[in-house]
Amino acid sequence: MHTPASPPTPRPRRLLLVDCDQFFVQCARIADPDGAGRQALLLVGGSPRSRGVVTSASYETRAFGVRSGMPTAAALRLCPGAVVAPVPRSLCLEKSREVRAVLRDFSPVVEPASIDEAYIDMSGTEALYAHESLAGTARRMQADVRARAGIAVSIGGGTSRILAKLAAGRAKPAGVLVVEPGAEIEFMRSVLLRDIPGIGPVLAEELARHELTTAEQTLGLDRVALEQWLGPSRARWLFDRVRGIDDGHVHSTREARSMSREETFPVDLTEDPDLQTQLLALAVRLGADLRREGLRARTITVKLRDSDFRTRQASKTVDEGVETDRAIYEMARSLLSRLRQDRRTGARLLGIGVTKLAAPAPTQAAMFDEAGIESDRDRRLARAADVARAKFGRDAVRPGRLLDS
DNA sequence: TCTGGGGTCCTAGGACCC
DNA sequence: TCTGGGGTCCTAGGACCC
Repeated sequence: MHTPASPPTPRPRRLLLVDCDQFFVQCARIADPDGAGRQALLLVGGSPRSRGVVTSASYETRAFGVRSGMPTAAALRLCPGAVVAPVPRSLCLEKSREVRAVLRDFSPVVEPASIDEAYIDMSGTEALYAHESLAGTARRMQADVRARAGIAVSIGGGTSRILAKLAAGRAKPAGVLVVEPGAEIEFMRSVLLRDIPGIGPVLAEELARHELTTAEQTLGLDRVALEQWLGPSRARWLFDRVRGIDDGHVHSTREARSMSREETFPVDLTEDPDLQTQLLALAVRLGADLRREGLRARTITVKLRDSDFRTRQASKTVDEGVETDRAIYEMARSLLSRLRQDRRTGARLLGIGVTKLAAPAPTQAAMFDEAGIESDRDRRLARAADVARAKFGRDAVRPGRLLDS
């Protein structure tokens, strides 16, 4: 113990990103084997009538230039033979859970990044897998997911999240690609800036104005030049990313920061009473989901998208979190009327969101009963209604009376 | 072409407090 | 009378991701 403490030599992390191939397309085919299951040219998402967009396009339709996020009407123009299937929501959630369950059998550190992808930290599992290569483990994982969940996935691996992510993209479809420790820079030389997570159309355009479109070009620049163009914080960020470096942490427990429900109307709404009716329906959905998670929210946000696609929002924070449809609706209604007073045009979308979420402290229940926006009695009524709906169906308890209050 | 729904994170100004 | 600096919170907007 007389030797000076040497800094711990960090072993390179071993991270995987498991990404389901054309996830919603796979789910739609499982949900309807005789219909969507037989269609090669398949689009999953909203219909053109409801101003829908493509949530996921089968590989066969992508050859026509179809991409997810594209208006369904536009996709059908590119690929007139395609069939449109709805998103089978509950099956997608079920499949997502099944995939994750398989992954947790390989490592306890699994972080869902979205419904169809998850990061897995395999650091420290070398001995457990008898020094099998990371790519070898990934291939067994892929086969297990296919066998147990019936879902085809691609898997990328590397010493950081960004490398795992980029490698997974390159492994598609149904492949495995691991960037070995030491090979990071070589791999990044082949990456377009546009493809780096966190670089979207706006930043890509700004970088292109400085003649930067590839990671390789960016690798040749020192920090100072980058800082002059981007400012210190974005420069440091990009300097690391083009080298395949990020903080590399995989968090298996992350709490939700926000929850929202929104709806785009088939036809723009212009009348305030119609908007209030829609607002109430959204408050009821959001309230039920909030209570199911055992959460209360301190901030309510109303989002309005006008006919010209301009999006506006208004929010309000209160001291005590709320959870009832009634409190959410009443706060939302006053926010909506503010937005409507500012600008009164047709509305194509209305939404309610909540943030500053927390589980209620068990002791402070009745303290603010009289003063608060939501009483204990309100909460008991809301929960009783939840129970009735669970037992007798969605329409067992109608929210109509809230409108008269 | 005519633009969904669910999220995360960041920035910037102003209020307010010390 | 004129003038501080720092910290935290709220609000609005926007970029980005799947």
